[in-house]
Amino acid sequence: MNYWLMKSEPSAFSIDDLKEAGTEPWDGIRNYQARNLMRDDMKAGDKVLFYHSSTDVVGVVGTATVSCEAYPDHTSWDPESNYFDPKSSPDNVRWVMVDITFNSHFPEVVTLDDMRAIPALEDMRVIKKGQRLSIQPVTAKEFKAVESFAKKKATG
DNA sequence: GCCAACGTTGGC
DNA sequence: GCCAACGTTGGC
Repeated sequence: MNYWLMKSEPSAFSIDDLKEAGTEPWDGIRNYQARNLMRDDMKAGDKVLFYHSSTDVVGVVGTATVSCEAYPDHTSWDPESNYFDPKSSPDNVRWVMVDITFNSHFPEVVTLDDMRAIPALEDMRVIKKGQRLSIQPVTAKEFKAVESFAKKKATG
């Protein structure tokens, strides 16, 4: 099983939105590195740290599960979509997406500053400067460290 | 709103 | 295939 961190701007799609939806297609990824990770390495059952970016308190707000393998992102050939890419078509699929299923909403955000202070997370990409990739692989150890920190923070 | 990082585009 | 210009991301 693999582990991931996936970024979302809560003004566009938040952990609460995911909780309400239950399962949601992760559409609109238009970066080749992120696409390749989804296409080649993501499998149903993989675990996801759900990260809020570009907001007051940035950090991991909960967890989710990858609920199916990558499949074509149809928004890429929809001219009405914000994610339209004229170079993509049903016959020549350029972009893919996976489905994400809600798993947990942390009582308190594990903030970027929190993560910087956790020794087990010192190699995590997200705490490094200029790391903009919206889908990042994380290790099992890192995933568990974030989860257990969230639990510790909630209980005081 | 600033700006560093960095991916993409396009001229050559 | 190089590389400057440009656009986007995202923390601050």
